[in-house]
Amino acid sequence: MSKKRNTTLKELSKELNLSISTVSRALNDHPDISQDTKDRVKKLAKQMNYVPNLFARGFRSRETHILGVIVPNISHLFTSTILKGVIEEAELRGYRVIISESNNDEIKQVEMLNTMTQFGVDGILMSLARKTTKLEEVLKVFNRIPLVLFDKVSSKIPCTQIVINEEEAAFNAVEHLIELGKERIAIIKETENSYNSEKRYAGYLRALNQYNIPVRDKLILSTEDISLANGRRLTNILLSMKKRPDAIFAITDNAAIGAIKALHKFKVKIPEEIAVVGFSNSINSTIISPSLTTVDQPGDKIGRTAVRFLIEEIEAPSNDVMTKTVEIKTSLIVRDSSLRV
Amino acid sequence: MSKKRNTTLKELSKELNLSISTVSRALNDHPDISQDTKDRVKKLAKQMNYVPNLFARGFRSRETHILGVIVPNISHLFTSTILKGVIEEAELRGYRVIISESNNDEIKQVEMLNTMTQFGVDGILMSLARKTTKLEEVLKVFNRIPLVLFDKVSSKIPCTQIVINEEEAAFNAVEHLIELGKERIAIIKETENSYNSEKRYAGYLRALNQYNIPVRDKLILSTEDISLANGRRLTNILLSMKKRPDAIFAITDNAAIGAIKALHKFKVKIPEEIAVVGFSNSINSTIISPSLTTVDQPGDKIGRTAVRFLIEEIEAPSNDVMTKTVEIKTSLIVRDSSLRV
DNA sequence: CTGAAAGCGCTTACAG
DNA sequence: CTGAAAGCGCTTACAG
Repeated sequence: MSKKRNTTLKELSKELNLSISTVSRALNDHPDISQDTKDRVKKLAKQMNYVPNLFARGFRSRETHILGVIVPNISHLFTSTILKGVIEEAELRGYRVIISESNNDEIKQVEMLNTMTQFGVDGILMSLARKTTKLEEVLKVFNRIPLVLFDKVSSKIPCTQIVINEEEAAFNAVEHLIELGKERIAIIKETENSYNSEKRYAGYLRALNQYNIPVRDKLILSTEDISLANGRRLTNILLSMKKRPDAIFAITDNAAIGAIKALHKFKVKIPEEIAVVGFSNSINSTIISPSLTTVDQPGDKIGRTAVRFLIEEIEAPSNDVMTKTVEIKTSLIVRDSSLRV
Repeated sequence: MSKKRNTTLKELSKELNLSISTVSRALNDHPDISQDTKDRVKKLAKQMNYVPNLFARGFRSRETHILGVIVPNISHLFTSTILKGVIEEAELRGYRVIISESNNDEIKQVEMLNTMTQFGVDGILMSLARKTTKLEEVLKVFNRIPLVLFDKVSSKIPCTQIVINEEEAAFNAVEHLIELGKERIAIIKETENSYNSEKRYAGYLRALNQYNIPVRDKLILSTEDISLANGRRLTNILLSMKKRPDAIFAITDNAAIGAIKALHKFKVKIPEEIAVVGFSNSINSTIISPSLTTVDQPGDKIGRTAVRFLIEEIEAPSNDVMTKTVEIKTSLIVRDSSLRV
């Protein structure tokens, strides 16, 4: 058995003794065409299993109706949840999605940007690779084609950016700990000042200040790679202090879970002695015991919003660049790791 | 600022006073073209930021170098790990990937298959939606374009299928429990006889038979939706029996974690009183306490293998259909939930 | 070594 | 109501 070639307009037209133009118009319900012709054409099209070659159509109109998406790592739950939203919203609006990973490698990221433009995508959705420093290349692409950043963004690129209310979310999380009566609140954040880490740290500081709680340098810990292992390691450091913290705010769930594991090991009571709050509402946060208080980030909504703005820009009659920054609201989910006791 | 149109061969040729053909050949390092011309052309191309329109190229050669991927749900870790492998392997071989979700909806799945073919993808990679019954539509697509199934497959479609060694993996898991001295081994499986559930159940039965352990119907529990909640629910049933099981083999990690939660609740000692084994090696399996013994499925490898076979089929000179079934080896990861005590 | 021309499958302004 | 023709950007067999 060999693969059949797709039926073309030409074949239909030959069969029907009509011109290609007429067949095309009939299929597209052009008002000029008689109902009778339309019926005949459509019937044969169905019979011959005709499917339009969207490629040819798109090629002609210089629109591919494909969106390019570049993310650091597709297999993070938060990322794949965003992608789910992206795919669904895009399909709803008649677009398809090409997905690619940068693996947090800046070189790869630029490569991907370039192949995507070459490919003729109508626009690009991107979450920046960690430590993206050379923005010229990104800007160059941005000059040719609509671009929307989400999650990992940079204020240095004058395009629409979709983020969560990082600062406020962190503020709320820390405020929650304060209301619990905690005052020696440690934070585990990133060394590298990523957009996200910076904002969350700012929220932490604002909460302490607002409640007149002194900021203690010793309780501010940073790590290159904000992982479970590092959360555990840094928590061990916190536990070795003469005066231990009474709460830990980790800027990711993974680090928070590492913290809980370390606390378990040293039989520290959670939340009585030390409360823990994470960030992401990953599945793990409900599996770990005690269950983890965390910030829920609506990935689906982020994805949908990003698509909406990108398509708006693509389809805008003017090619003016819009540079909105859209903040998606998050919510604090209180669980056992910070329950009032 | 408005978006610039991409530079075309025509523009380059005008600028250089050469024909479009010569410019095209120079850029593609055709041996007929003089080095001098090549240099001039390439220099200007770089200068004018020329990027070939892959769309036009692909359109002409009837190859898009795009692979379509359809999965039930992108945000399952196992799925996104497979996708990671798919994307990486595809890019390595000069292909791009369009991803789409069926949401386990058969109608949606057919829709996706059709738009993908319309789109002119060179081949399709698919993991079937649950309860896919009407295969005619899938077969129809399969007649036009190479198709490779992975993970959720069906022997009723005569195409290459990439699976894990489901039966053997389950056998090994149950054998491991038997070697621990367990003999009342319960299984939590799916009601719906999916390919995966069926094979794992077969492995369970084979292990019991091989070790002369009676198969007790009461210990064989099924559920429509093999979730954490249902794992918990079914475990409660097991615990209410006069003679409790001494081990539980759940065919997914989620169900196994549900089981552990239920056992915790009733203060059953794991693994002394009841050991638990899951399937998937999800992140959760290391977060839960006790950590879960489970089967590691190399998603990355499944993805890469699927791409390899699909591209092989696409690029094969003959259009013969190949119908290999490829089994990827898994490994049992023993953790605390079934440790010898 | 270089160019003119055809063609991939479609849409659409222009004619009739 | 229908058709002939141009064109989207590229590659390549054919000519010179």
